[in-house]
Amino acid sequence: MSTRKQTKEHTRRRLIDASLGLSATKGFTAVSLREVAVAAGITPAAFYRHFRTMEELGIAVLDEVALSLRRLLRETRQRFKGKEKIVEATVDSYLEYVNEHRLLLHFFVSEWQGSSELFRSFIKDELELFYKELAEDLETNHPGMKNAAVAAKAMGSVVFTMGAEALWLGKKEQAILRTKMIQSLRLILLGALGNAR
Amino acid sequence: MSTRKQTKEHTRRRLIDASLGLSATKGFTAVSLREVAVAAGITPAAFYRHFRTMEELGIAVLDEVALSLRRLLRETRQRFKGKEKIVEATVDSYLEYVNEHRLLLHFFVSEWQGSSELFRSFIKDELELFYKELAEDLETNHPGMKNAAVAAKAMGSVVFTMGAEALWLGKKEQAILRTKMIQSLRLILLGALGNAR
DNA sequence: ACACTTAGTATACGAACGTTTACTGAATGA
DNA sequence: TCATTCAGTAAACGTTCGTATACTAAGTGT
Repeated sequence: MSTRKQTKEHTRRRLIDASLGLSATKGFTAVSLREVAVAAGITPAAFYRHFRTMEELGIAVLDEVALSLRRLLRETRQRFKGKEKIVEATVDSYLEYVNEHRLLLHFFVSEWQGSSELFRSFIKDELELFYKELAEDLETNHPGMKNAAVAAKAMGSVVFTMGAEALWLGKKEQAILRTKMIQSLRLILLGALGNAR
Repeated sequence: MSTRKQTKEHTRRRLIDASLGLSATKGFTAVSLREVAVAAGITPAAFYRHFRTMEELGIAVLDEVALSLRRLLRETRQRFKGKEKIVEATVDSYLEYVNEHRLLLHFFVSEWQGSSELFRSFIKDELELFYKELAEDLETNHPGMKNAAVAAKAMGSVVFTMGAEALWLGKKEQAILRTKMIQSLRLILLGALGNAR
């Protein structure tokens, strides 16, 4: 029975969760090693059994974000498999994500242009993956589409910025935003289909 | 000769500039009152002659940003007055802004989803003003256009996210990004004009 | 069974933090 | 001219910070 590894992972989890919770109110950069340790229920010195620096902890958090974002992508693609309602599916998936993984998304967008170069490049890569897969879906759903990559990047930008907005809205306001997102994406889609239609 | 007010304003300026410079590397939240005071060439205690808190200083910085952004808007509108090259004008103005007011824009985007509720709402308001004026320009340049507001918001999102990207690129890479921005905006414009054309 | 590994504790350190207090000296204005 | 105003200084305070050291006690592998 390997209780040792299990408890270590438990503590690691608590550290990650604690830093997510703390950075939601004051921003990750302002979270101290000591407070995240105490919030996780361990001594400051014990922090070093898990991470060498706070930035290393931040990377662990971003790994969580990446994991959940990949899951989101996969679910979204399943959701509109053949249904050709790619726009609604993307928006709804993303809004669900906003509500179910609020802290993760908040961390993601708040560190998008934050202090750490490491964080920024990590997030940039993740965003580009998002754009790329979106472009592939556009191409398969609308074969012969020109500008799929451009359209995907534009759509991705809209989803990203409005998704961040949604973080701070109640359910009713989110519904309004949902409509705006769908309209925006449809506009882009229409433009990308262009005179090919 | 009111030397008193002048020197006070000089110090105030140095405080603002110092906080801009420091927050560029470590993020505003991580900048301490003491270091910004020392960087501005005054004693920590003298800081309180100008601002009650660091957040108040942050608001002063955001006022600077707002001012320069308004100027950007005005210049952009003049630039395409009647020329109907609204897309190129917007992109070029924005990219010039990126290079000439790098620190200001960095502060703007890094606090977009940052720690302070006050900062966030300030930035949100500024963005919405940007979207609104963009929508007005779209309507006057393309009379009878449906969805001008939606298109403006989509275009604004693209400019915002890609403009933030541009912060970290060299001149050559910026030129490539410029093309992508223009293509994206054209796509949206095309979609907004829709079958009205 | 027993030596070894290791997650976590207790404690202490010097440094940096925000803030307060009493002050100084030059600009101000009647 | 002379009392007043006030931007900035100097020093000190109690906290909190990151980090190092020596330790403990429980899980592990042979």
